[in-house]
Amino acid sequence: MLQIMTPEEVLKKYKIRITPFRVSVLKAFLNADQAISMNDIEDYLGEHDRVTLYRTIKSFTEKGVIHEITMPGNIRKLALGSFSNEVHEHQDHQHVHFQCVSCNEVFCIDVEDSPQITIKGFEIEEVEIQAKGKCIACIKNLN
Amino acid sequence: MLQIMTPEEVLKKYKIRITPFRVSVLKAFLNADQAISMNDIEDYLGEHDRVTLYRTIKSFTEKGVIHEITMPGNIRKLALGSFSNEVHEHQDHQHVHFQCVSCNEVFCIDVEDSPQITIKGFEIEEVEIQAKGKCIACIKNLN
DNA sequence: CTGTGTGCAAAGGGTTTGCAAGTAC
DNA sequence: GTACTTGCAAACCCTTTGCACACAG
Repeated sequence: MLQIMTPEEVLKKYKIRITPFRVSVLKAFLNADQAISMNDIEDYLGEHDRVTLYRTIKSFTEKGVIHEITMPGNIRKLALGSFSNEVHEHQDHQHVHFQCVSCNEVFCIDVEDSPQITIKGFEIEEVEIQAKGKCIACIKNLN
Repeated sequence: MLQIMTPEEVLKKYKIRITPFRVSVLKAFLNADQAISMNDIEDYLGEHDRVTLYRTIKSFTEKGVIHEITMPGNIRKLALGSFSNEVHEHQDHQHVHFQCVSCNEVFCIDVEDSPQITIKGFEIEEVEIQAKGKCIACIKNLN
């Protein structure tokens, strides 16, 4: 749903001032169909001021435009959508971060009707699943 | 099982040379019953050389004495045990990293007989679960 | 004795802060 | 016009590298 919106519409939706810099950063996210890294954004932007980028990412994260993904191995990625909005109290949906071991891309996948996870003695409020394996594209290419 | 071993025994088990520095670092882990941060270790050590600590952590991680945990919000923790050894191919066990929203401690929990997770089109090889909620101690204290 | 570990100095890289000028609304 | 945003310089902090000395086995 976010994918078919323009950068300006997204910024308006989240009540963030529309500036050329923010539009460019948002385009980097809208152009990608998977999570992207800080480096990906910097490559996409070309010549730019890093400080402004850090502040932009911070405000996007705070406003819920994007969310941060940390995968094992200190891998930090960013993706459209607010993590906390997508995770529901009763775990009826689950937010999965899937990293392809072949192309290394990270995908955000919402899994419905997924099994509940319980741990004795602990009250679980939020669950995030990190999975590794092969993505659709790589499975096809390897065959 | 690691918890009742001495630092020296652990180092011997993993074929790592026993030095006073490594013994101290290992004590920091053996004293804690949850994952600890780099800062926790530094506080525990008192006056020390950071470079040596970084190298010690690196070698502990490579040898499987400890494993690294990255939680959302750029939180990096370390805990005893090798992650890859504990995750099994068929997801019969699952390694859960649980962060308490009250005390912020991170616990490593092995959940047995946990439900399998499947995603259409993706081949899942490894699963790690990050959960947030309240830990046993904090549930008791809040009542 | 030999290979490994340690500690110091210095470099490297990512991220944050302060501030003046520019811009959205 | 006002408050927010940007861009530059500089500071900060974590982490790595290089090297000489010390030490475990």
